[in-house]
Amino acid sequence: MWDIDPGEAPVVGLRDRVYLLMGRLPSGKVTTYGDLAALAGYPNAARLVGGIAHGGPANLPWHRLVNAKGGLAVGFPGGRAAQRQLLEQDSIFCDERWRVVDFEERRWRPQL
DNA sequence: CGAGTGACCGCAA
DNA sequence: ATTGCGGCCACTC
Repeated sequence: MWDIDPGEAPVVGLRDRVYLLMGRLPSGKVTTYGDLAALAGYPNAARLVGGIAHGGPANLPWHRLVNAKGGLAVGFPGGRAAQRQLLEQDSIFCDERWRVVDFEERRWRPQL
């Protein structure tokens, strides 16, 4: 399916890859902007993922995207509270500091 | 075609 | 531990 060869020049936009990755993100798991960017082949394009998410299709679980510290996105529409609510629907909870509980364990590891 | 912007990241005080 | 600043690639005006 998604033959992404690291080292090979990007054939499609980072955007398409992020969409594919998000589509394979299982419920109950979370991932970071940096990881998605790195998986797409751009370790420093974490910021792009944010912009892509903002204009991306709503059918994808963008609320499962968190920053590298495991915290909720500040610029999320409706604020972190809204994202927290959505995460709870996926059996994902966060503490008072807006950090995902057991973040490292819930972190989605795309290896396949 | 050039410049600005963005749901971030990592490092330096 | 927290705060501040530059940089990254893609998209829009």
